[in-house]
Amino acid sequence: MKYCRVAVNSPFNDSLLNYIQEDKWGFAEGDLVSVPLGRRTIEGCLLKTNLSFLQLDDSISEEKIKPIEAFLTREFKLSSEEILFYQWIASYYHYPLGKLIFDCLPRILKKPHKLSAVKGMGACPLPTMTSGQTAIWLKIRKEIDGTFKKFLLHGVTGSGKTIIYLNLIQEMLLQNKSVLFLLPEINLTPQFIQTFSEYLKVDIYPYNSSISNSKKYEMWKTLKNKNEPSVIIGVRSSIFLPINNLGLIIVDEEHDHSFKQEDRCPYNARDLAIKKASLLSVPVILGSATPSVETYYHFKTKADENYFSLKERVNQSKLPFIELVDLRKNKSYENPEIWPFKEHSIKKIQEALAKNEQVVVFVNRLGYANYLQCSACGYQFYCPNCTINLKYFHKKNEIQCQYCEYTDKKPEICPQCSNLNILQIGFGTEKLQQVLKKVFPSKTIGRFDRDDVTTFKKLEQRLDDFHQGKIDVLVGTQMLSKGHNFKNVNLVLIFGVDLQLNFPDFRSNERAYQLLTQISGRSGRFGKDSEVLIHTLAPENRVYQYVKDHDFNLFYDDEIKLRKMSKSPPYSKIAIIYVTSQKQKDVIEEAELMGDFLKNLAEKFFNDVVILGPRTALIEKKVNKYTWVFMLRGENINNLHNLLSTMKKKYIPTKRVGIKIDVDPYQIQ
DNA sequence: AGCACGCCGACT
DNA sequence: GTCGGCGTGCTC
Repeated sequence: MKYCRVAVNSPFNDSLLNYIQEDKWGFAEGDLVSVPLGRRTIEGCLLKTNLSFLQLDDSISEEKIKPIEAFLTREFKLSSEEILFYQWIASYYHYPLGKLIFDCLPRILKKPHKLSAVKGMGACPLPTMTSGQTAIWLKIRKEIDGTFKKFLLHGVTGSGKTIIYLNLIQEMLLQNKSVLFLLPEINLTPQFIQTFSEYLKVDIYPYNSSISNSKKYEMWKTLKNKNEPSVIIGVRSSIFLPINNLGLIIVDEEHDHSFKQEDRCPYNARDLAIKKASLLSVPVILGSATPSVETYYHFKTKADENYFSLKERVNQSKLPFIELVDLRKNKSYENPEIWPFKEHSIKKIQEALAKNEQVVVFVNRLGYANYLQCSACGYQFYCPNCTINLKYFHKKNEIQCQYCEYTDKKPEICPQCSNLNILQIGFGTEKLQQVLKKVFPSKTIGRFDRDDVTTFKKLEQRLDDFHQGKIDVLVGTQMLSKGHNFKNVNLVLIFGVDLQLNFPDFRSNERAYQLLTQISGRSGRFGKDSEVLIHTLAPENRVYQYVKDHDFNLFYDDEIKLRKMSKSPPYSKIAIIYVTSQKQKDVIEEAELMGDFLKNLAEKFFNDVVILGPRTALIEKKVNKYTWVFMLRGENINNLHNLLSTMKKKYIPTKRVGIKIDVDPYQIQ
C-alpha cells in the first residue's frame, strides 16, 4: 500500500494528514485533491507521495487512513518552489500549512473565463532622470545579476522613486523577465497602472480585492505558464502569484502597515517578498520616504552598500514648510463656529483657494464626534457588544460601533439622568467637512474615507474629480496619505496625530513620524512654495520637531536608542499570543494556565524569552468575544520560535478558546 | 474548523 | 412529547 502526506484545508492535526494513494490516479507532489475528513470532503495539496506506512512520521493506526477521493483540478498544481515558500511561511508564522495554502489560492473553478490585461502602450520614452536618479539607477542596474540581493531606495516624498523603478523594470523586461510590483493599498493602483502603461509596452496585470475570483484564478493559470514578460501591480496577497519568469520584486512604501495581514495567517508581505526573492534568486527593491526602523537598521548595519538615498525633490520643488499649530494657545477666544479649526488655519485655506489651488485636510478618524457624553452625569454611550464608545454620525443622525453592526438613533436625552444636554467629544472627517462647507459655501468640499468611499469605482471617481479640480478641499483619513501625486495641492492640514503618539506601543513614535511625513508629502509636489499645518496639543514632542525639520536621521537616531533601551525590535523579536472566547471567565482561566505553562517553559529552556501578560487586549470585548494577550520577546529568534512550537504541540487547553499567534506584530492590540 | 451526539430547559 | 441551544468529542 502506498501513502501520501497531504496538507488539508482544516486546522485538525495542524492540517497535516496521511492518505492512501491509489495508483490509478497518477498523483504527484503539488497536486490539488479532495480528501475525506470525517463525514465531509475537503481540499488538500499533496506534499509527499509514494510513502510506505513506516515512512509516515505520525503515530497513526493503519486502518484509520482513507484513500484520496479525486483530483480537485488537473489544470493546476503547486510547484516545488511554491510548496517550499508556503512551508517556510507556515513554520515562521506558526500557522497550519494546509489552511495557509487554501487561504491564499483562488477558488478552483471548472469553467474557464477570459482574462484581460492592461495593454501597456509604451508610447512615451522614459522621462529623463536627474543626475541623482541616474546614479542610483546605474548602481542598482549593475548589481542586478540574477542573484538574490536586496536594495533600499530611501527617497524623500516627491523625489521621483517611480522613475527609477520604471527604468529598472524596463531593463528586466528587455531580459524577458517579469516584475512584481507590490504596493500597500488598492488606492494607489490607478495611478501606477496609468504611469506604467504609458511607458511600458507589455501586459500589465492589476491584482487586488476589486478583481473577481474567476479573474484571479485565470491570472494564476496564465502567469504560471506565460513566457512573455509582464508587470504585475498588486497588493500584499499578490506575493503568492506563481509568476513563471519572475526577475525582480519591488516593494513600494515598504514601511506601510497595510503589508501586514491581520486576519488568518498574519504575514507581512514585505518580509515575504524578501523570502520569495531569496528562494527564487532574484533581486528585491524596497522603497520608501520613511523606511521602517527595522529595515533602515538592517541596511545601515549590515548592507550599507545597497542603501541608496534621494534627498531632493524633482520638478524644482522644495519640501513643504511645516508649521505646528498649537491648539492650546488662545484658549480665551475660540470661535465655536469653526472648531476644531483655528482662525489662522481657515485664513490659510482661504488664501490657497483664492489662488485657485486645492487643499488636503487629514484627520485619522471617521464620523462627526468620536463619542457622546452627558454633560450632567458623565454617562457615555457604549456598544453593548464591544468595549468601545459609539461614534456619532451627523448626517445619518446615528451612533454607531466601528467593530460590529450595532447602530442606534442619536439620543436626545441621557438614559441615566434625563439631562438634555449631551456633549459631542472629539471630531472626525464628517465634522471637518461640515465646518468647511459652512465657512466656504461656494466651494466643493469632498470627503475621502471608508464611510463615504465604499467601492473601488467610487474611489477612482473621487480621486479623478479631485485631480480634475472638481473638488476644492478634500477631507480624508489614511486613505489620502499614501503616495498620491496631487498637482495643485500646496497646503495640507493635519489633525489628530496626538492620539497616535499616546498609543501604548513601542512603534507609536515611528507610526506618527511616518504618517506625518507621508501626508506632508502630498503638499507642493510640483514646484511651488508649499505648506503643512500640523494641529497639536503637544508641539514640543520631538517627533513633531523631526517632521518639521524633515530630518529622518535625527528621528532614527533618537528612536533606535529608545529601542535599544527597551529591548524592542530590531534588538529583539516579538510575538503575540491572543486567547479568545465568548466567555470572559474561560479566557481569563485559560490565559492564566497558559501563562504558567509558558513561563515555566521559558525558565527551563528559553531563558532569554520574556513573557509579558496575560492582560486584556486593548479592546477586551469585540463583537461579544473577549480577548486576552501575551507578549513574548526574545533576543534569540530560534528560542522564540521553539517556545511557540513547543506551546502549540504540548499545551492542551482546558477550555474551548481560540488561540492565535502573531509573529512580528505590527500593532499590539 | 466543522459536524454529530447527547443533555437539558421551554414551548404547543 | 420535540425543538433547539450549547458542551464535548472526533476527524488521517
